[in-house]
Amino acid sequence: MDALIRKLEHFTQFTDEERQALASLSDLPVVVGPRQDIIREGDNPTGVNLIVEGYAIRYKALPDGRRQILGYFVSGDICDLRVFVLKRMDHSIAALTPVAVRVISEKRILEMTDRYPRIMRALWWTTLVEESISREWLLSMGQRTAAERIAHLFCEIYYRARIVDLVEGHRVALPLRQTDLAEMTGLSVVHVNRVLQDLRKQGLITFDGQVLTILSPEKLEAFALFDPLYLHMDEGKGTVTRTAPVTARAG
Amino acid sequence: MDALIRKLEHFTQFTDEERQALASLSDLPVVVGPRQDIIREGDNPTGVNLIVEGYAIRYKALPDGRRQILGYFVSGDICDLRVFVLKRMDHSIAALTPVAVRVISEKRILEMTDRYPRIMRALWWTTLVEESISREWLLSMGQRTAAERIAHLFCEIYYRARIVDLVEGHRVALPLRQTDLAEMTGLSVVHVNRVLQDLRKQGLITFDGQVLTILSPEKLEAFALFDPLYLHMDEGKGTVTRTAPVTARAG
DNA sequence: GCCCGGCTTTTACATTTGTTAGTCAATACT
DNA sequence: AGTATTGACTAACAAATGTAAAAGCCGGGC
Repeated sequence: MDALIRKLEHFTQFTDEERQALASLSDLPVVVGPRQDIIREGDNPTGVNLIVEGYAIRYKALPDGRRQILGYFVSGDICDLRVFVLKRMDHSIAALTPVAVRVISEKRILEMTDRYPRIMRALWWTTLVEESISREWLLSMGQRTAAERIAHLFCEIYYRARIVDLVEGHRVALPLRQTDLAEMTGLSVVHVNRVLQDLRKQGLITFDGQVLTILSPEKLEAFALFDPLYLHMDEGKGTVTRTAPVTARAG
Repeated sequence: MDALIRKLEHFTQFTDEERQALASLSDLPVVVGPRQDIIREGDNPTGVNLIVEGYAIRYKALPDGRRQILGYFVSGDICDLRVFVLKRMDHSIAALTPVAVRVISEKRILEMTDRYPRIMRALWWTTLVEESISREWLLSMGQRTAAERIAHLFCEIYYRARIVDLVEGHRVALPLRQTDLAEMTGLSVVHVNRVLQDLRKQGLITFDGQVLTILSPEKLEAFALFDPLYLHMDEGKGTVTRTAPVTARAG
């Protein structure tokens, strides 16, 4: 719960009562094994899932098996607030690493948001940020080269993990395989491997399948054309700061 | 206004009063010249834009000029309901063709949605559909080949235009240049040109920069691996039907 | 300590897609 | 009519990325 509150407080300031209300949502977390579906396309889930620990993903597949990861969740992220309006899921959600989730019923959410409009606004904010992220991914897929794309993803992970205190020094726990990165970026595993070696050779990162180390945030961000604006982190109060200034390259 | 109501009624059934309320939103439409920005990244717009006529786009650019179109709007689409929560636009909106828009103030929207919860729900639905579309685009960019991607886009245009009665026979007015298609699909113009020729040669479509003709919806959809589920059109009442059955290809 | 299986890495090669630059037809401008 | 402009199309070539298959690595069970 902590992570959720910490995240929301990047957007707004809660009263103790509100914080209490959020904290009281805690049901027992359920543990989901790695690579297991949490919600599947076509389902009609009755509640939302709050990620307490681990990495979960949103993905979509083509009938012939090609699969694309559309986004990921870290602790403090809520999976599907939208469920209340649309009937059928048009995509799936799965655990990437072992994941602990809390299921929160629709009723519970509605009660809380009715009572605390500020919480409703904050939750709404998180879904809008998520949309913004998915727009940035679209930009990445369409315009960034493979290397820029992966570098950009790493920058994003770094920032998002920082919000919920998952970064130590410049290191983030990131227990992913290269095929996962491939599915996130729309590349082949082989090419992901090439790019990773390249990024390592350039002294930008270190990644061993467990821990991602950003050797030079400034350089990595410049390389990836990364601008954290799309994460909308400084909208409520200005906490997280930019690692390096953006230098526009051309008109 | 007609188009908006027609679209929303794919999701819900309105009372006359509600229809009235929606219709009464009509301010004078403003005409925006082709390729002109309507809202620019960084702006903080005070209202939402309802597209009355023409095609508008949502786009995002990299500092070095590379540009990606993230989605498009046809008549009846509302641009930015989300504006009420996020402060700064993280992307821009522009007219692609000449466009007629109605600006609706935040106040007006709030009054209406307060009074008519069903309208609020319906508007919410449209933004969720938009999100769903952008997820499908992500899938396209990551997994579909250039030809599938363009074919899929054409299918989507065909369906979305049908909802608001913009299709005659199998023909849709689509006054786009090949560079526009390139920016929508993340391809170079040259390659778009190659792919178009290929699709024509296969007898799937006809496109002359003004009118898109789908020669065989079934074949085109099969080729594009198109499944209209993501458009969530049949959720309220089952009006729009599938052109052809989906045949899964593999496990 | 050894074998197995899941990942990563490498290699060689195929394919797709991008680049640059030029032609052509239609249209708009003067 | 003559000229500029714009967008479609071609061509030749370059670069990015994918494919298939094999080799190496490493930790876990036995």
